Amino acid sequence: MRSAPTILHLDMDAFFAAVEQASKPSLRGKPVVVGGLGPRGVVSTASYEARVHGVHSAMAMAHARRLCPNAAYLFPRFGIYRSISETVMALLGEVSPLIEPLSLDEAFVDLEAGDLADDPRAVAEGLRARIRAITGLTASVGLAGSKLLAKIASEQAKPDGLVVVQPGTERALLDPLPVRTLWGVGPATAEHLRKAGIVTVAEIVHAGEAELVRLLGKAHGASLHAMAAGLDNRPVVADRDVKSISVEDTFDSDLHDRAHVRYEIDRLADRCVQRLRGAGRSGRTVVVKVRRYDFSTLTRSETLRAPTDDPAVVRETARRLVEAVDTTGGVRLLGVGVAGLADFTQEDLFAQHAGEQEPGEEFVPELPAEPRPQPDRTHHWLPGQDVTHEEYGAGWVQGSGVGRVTVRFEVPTDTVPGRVRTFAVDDPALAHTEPLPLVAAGGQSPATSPKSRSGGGGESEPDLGTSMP
DNA sequence: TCTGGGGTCCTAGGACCC
DNA sequence: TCTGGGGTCCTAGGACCC
Repeated sequence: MRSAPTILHLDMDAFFAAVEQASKPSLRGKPVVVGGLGPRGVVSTASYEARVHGVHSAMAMAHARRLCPNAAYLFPRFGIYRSISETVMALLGEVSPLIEPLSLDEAFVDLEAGDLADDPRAVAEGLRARIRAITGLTASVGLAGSKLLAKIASEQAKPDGLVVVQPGTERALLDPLPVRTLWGVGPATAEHLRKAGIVTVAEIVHAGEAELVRLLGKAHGASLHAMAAGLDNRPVVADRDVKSISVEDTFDSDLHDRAHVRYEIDRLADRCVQRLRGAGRSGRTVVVKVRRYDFSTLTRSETLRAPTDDPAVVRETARRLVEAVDTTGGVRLLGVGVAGLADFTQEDLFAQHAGEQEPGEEFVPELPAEPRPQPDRTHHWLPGQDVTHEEYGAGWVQGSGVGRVTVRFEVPTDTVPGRVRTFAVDDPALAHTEPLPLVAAGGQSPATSPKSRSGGGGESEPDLGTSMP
């Protein structure tokens, strides 16, 4: 716990939804919900206008539609979120070299690692202004002497605010808060504590460490008591090492056929290996995840003698693991992951093996004879997608169905909503395109690069909109 | 028309080794 | 003939976070 509020936590306000509103003038001031659009989708982010109706993250999309039927329901455009995130993280990097991203829209910054720690409030206001000018989006910031308090402060600052926790005021801030506010207290722990008569942070402190350990176990109990007491010396850590890489899919309807399960496992294994190789890593433990029709979820893992990034090895291991799982009744979700990551890649160890695929060679999973996987026709035009029309220019898909697709023609820099037109889904004049920058270039950096070509080089300057049509 | 996808960390039991 | 004790690895599950 520091004596000065030099740990900064920044959180973009309703990030995905805010990006959509910035991209689509007709949605500004309107309820927007970003999330999975299939029958089993959940909400990723709801705009503040949608939250008024009770819509929130992690809620079933179907539930959200009932609560707020007039919202725009959009699929997530991770490419543009990632690219704006890189811009924001680069702005944080101008303030201090020590930044710890927690997700696309959130990060800690240790101001003491930079040379601007004298006036944290001014730094924070400067950052918020810079982010708004360059991305067109608002961020909330918390400043405190610890990670815990900085994060609580940014939460209290939302939306579009700044809260500084002055030294000496920590107890007054923490005491009345519900235990759920603390990092690491979810529904299960909160219920556990409630049964013991502990509802607020003050009551955790009062109960004492021994009681917390008795209730929650050694590690969890001790750390929770320390947090509640305001004792948090966790450092800001840049460049955390990735420990596992995994992919998973929830199916629109349960899988019943073993051949179909195998087919999906093969595809997942290949996607997983692609990501593994993209990161320049290999892994020793292959993990398969199965969620059954009744939502019961299990994992099976196998640790190999040496790390691999060979798709054939991961596929075969994953197949073997899933083979041993009882899937009668149906499979809702399948996942394939790799853990125990090492730094080398395929070429180093395995390329010499006979009968092996060349790295990068296309693998085509074997189709099960019956039933075939569903073709993805309904997903050709997804609500929110960027499109361009030969005559009308740039726009986005508002909806599609019964052979028609509805497009609103507007771009981020418009100040009034654009016009809507409807086309046949196979209209040759209509094509997918890349997102446009959120903020007018005007000789300055736009909100974001229209294409994230750099593929993860977070240190680069924002692209100057060179791919604008 | 309940319940995504990508992660992290912790616990606990058994195997195995010294 | 009454089976210690500790350390590490592996596996499975669960809680939690965004």
